[in-house]
Amino acid sequence: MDRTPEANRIAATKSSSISSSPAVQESPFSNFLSNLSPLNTATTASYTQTLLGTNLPTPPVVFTSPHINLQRETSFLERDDIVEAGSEVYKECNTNIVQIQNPSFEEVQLCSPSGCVDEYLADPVEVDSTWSADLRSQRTNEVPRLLHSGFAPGEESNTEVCDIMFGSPENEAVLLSDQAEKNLPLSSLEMSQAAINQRDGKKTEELSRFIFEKVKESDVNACLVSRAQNCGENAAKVNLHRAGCQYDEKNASSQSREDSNECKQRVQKGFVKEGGQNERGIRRHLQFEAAKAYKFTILGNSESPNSLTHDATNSRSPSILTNLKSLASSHFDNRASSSLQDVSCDTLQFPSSPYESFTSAQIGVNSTTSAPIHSVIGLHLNRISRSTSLSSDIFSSKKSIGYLSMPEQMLEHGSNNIATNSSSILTSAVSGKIYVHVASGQQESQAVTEANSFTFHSTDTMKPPCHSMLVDQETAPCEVGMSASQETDEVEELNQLSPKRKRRRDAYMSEGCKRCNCRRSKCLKLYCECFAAGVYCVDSCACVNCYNKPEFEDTVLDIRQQIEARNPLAFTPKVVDNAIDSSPNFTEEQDLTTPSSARHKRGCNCKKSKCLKRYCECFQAKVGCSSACRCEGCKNTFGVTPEPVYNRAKKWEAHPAEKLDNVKGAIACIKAPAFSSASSSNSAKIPQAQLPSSQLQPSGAHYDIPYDDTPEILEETSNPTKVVRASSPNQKRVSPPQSRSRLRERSPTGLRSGRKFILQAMPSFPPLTPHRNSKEGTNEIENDDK
DNA sequence: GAGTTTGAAACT
DNA sequence: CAGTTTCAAACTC
Repeated sequence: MDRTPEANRIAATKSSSISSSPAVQESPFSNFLSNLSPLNTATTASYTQTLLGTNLPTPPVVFTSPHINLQRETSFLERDDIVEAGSEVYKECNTNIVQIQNPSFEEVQLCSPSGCVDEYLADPVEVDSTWSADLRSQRTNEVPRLLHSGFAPGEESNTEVCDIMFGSPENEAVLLSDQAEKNLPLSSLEMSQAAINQRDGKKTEELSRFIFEKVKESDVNACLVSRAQNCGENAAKVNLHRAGCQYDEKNASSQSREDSNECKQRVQKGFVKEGGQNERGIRRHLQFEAAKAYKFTILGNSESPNSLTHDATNSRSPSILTNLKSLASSHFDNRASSSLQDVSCDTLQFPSSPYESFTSAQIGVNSTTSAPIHSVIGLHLNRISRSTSLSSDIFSSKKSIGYLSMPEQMLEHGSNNIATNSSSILTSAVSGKIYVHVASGQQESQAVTEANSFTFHSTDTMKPPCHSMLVDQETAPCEVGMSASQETDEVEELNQLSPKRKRRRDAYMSEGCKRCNCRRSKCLKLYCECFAAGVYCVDSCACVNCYNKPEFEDTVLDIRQQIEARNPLAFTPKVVDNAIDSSPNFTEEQDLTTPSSARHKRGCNCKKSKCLKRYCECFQAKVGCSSACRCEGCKNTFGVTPEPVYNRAKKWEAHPAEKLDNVKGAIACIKAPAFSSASSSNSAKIPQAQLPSSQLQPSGAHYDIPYDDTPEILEETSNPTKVVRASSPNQKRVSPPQSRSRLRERSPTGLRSGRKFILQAMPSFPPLTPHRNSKEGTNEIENDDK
């Protein structure tokens, strides 16, 4: 791998921590490893069989280690066993159940644009316990051999990663043996029992252990995949099999061999930048975010990602791995740090809508309040939310949609109205998981935005993650939800473009995703549109010395972390939908797709363009300038700055006095549930949207409140007096607060506000704000921090 | 396509 | 944290 001095420098910085496998060993994850219970081989075999086909003569060799074997199993366990077993539990402790969903979807990513995995996922079969039993026996015996069978010699990088995480192959063999001796099977049946126990509040250990184990196993799987990527055909086959791609080769199925080969190629090529353009975008995003999720989560805090980070040289370890780790860590944290009892069953109702799902997410957050809250709150929340959302779907329908992990399926279902169609809801959640896998940055943001867009623009058709690139909205390269009218406008605009611009636009359209032309930023700064959007650069980018590539995953994540440390909102979408708020009169039936309902999160600062050119981010996003803008001579045709705009988005562009009222109301509302939640989880249900926007003191001032800091609002609510502060309409932008972590830590209950809050906080993007009006309140908070 | 303008991001 | 510099997109020629 070519590496520039810059990359080497970065890698060197990390290497020290990377080499410290102790860091891993000391982590909750490693602790978990030390207490592994025997694998659920029966289940594994069953699901594997499902994956490979019921007529497979022999158990798949992919089960090279107890940790490695369950890629498929995990998926099914998530969807079926766990869901079933935990369906009851879910109502009480959805957090634990939820997040194990991730591995399976990561897997989907792995192999999948072509849907080879989808195929598999789409048709689960019953477990063959007999075969499974044989497999268990066989596997135990063959592990030492199998451990090596799938890997070509010399595969250093990822092997190292795997070794760090799980020990050398030899060690794995030993571990397997040890586990076999323990003979403490935790079958799905047992898991079910564990779930029941959990439900009954008797025991959480079994379930937690099981879940964590599954996650861990998935990690190993991911690791193997990574190895395969580096080790050539032989290893690739094994891993393809693991990834579900071998499915076609060994068993006559509905999928063609061509597809299988294609899938294989994708696996060998790292799953990235393969497949369709839209898929590419999705994949880029996924990789990116998954890794991030891991880094921010597995370590338990945002400050220590490097402690577990492997050298950039080994960065090819799939983000999947990291993501899975993240999940594992998350679960572990949940288990270790949260008391499921903390979550009121009353609030953990089975989600019947995205909002419900988000509520669950919120609860999940609550349950982990004792755990460190990542500085990148958006990521954290999003990740959890998405997981929760997905799980919610699964719980709500373990049936078909649980397997709608493919973008194609998203498209297929995207046209459904999410507000009323449970299937759509599920799709949305799934999409969020799939496309996102990642949370607070825009990668996550994008992904989440994807889901959210679908959710909030339910009447619109679910589009591929990058479809909205056509919209050419800087803030949402992959945002969806563009209404038909918007599309029409785009077409018209395109027709009016100069040939050059048309070419560029055409390039966008043909490519489906953003491209950049960075020359000096290495695509590791927000200057880079791709980087800022949370996606990797693609081949079609014209950038120079680009590091925003999967092979520099660690570097990218590192930089992202640094940037987010400076500005937690750096990777959040710049444009938010004001319609997605909880204003008193807001209803889901309202039109959520119109540009006028959106606004630029932080506002523009145009001086010469008069907000009439694409220099202006508001204009570019086709949103009106708001009080958050500090533009001069604004002539934004989508809205005008200082004066309050009483348009259809007037909920946001309210009268200054009203704004202040809204801020206070939001604060009061948030505060109430936040504090009351400690004693009554039901209070969390209080939708902020319903907060009266009337309780406030008027003042002729505008309130420039960054919108997506919902968590902060909660955290700051303890001191309402600080929150509200008048400011001039065009006051200078306020940088994100520097004390977020501190604040966050301060108010563990803050995240327990109502469902609505969750809904908006979860996405690290737009919807982070409790409600449209609360944005202002948030901003005030930030100002106050300053 | 080269050069200029612009404003966000980054830096000091 | 205000001022400056850097950067890349947008724009003009």
